[in-house]
Amino acid sequence: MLKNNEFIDKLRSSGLRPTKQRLKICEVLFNREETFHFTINDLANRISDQLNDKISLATVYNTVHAFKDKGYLKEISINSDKSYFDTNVSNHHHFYDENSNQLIDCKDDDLEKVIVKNNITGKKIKSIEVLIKVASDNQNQN
Amino acid sequence: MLKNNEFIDKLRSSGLRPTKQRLKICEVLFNREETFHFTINDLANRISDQLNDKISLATVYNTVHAFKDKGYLKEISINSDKSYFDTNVSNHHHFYDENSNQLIDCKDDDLEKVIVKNNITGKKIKSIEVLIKVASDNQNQN
DNA sequence: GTGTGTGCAAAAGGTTTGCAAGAAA
DNA sequence: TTTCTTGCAAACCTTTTGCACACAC
Repeated sequence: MLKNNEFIDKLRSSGLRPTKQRLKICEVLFNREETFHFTINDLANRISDQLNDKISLATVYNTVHAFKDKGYLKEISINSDKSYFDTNVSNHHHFYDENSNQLIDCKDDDLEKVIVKNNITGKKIKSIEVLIKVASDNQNQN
Repeated sequence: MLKNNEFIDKLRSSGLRPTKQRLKICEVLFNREETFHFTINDLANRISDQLNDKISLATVYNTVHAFKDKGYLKEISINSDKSYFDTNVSNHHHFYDENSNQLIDCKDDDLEKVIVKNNITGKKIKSIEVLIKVASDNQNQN
């Protein structure tokens, strides 16, 4: 559990002013044990629910993008409906439960290391993302 | 190169009426040697450019989704900006060139088979999608 | 003729932007 | 006081929807 001061330092050291709104968002995002997967909307709702306070959607967008740019959040592509973000910025992959629309982090030993044998000439690999879509046994394939 | 009659049969056999619009879209999508990756917008533009004819956006959306449901197209998640579709419906993965925003099919031997060692209990794996993001050597990491 | 498909425009979502007012440095 | 940040509303873009007209069967 990080304290307010640590967030302030973290923000300052990345050149972001520690405003009331950013600290609230830090609290919701980073004051937790496990990885948190969320959409901007989830986050905005959580803020108004949990903290009885509202932060303008635009500010939430700004902040989430700022945090992503600084490497505190990772964006995950699942479908084009909306953007998902992940507080776990380490290199890892995901399960996506199509029934509950939930994202679940793969643990290291859930997946054998992905090996690219031939890359595109003249290009460098920036990231490798694996998404394993799962659904209940009794669902029909889509 | 498929002929119009083949498209008509294909459509009919999937319960889709072979309308003028759907045949045009078939022509643009399936009358080619290599895989075609596109967004709905790309497709609509191509139709109005190449065929000097316009098909309502709503119809393009309807048709692409119908084709996807019938298994003639595959949808690919890259980012949440827009939906990408792929005329290659076989099981395969992708490179995504961040400089040119281009999708490139992985060939079978580009990537070692992805092996899931532990799946979520009670769930069945529906698909495994790998996206390898690449960029020019001299780009800064993002 | 009946049922589908098309086209248009309007609406709906998520996201971005412009700008004036407010807070941090 | 200067610069960055916020909040609101409007704008934007992709996608969906409603409905009258047209086409396939």
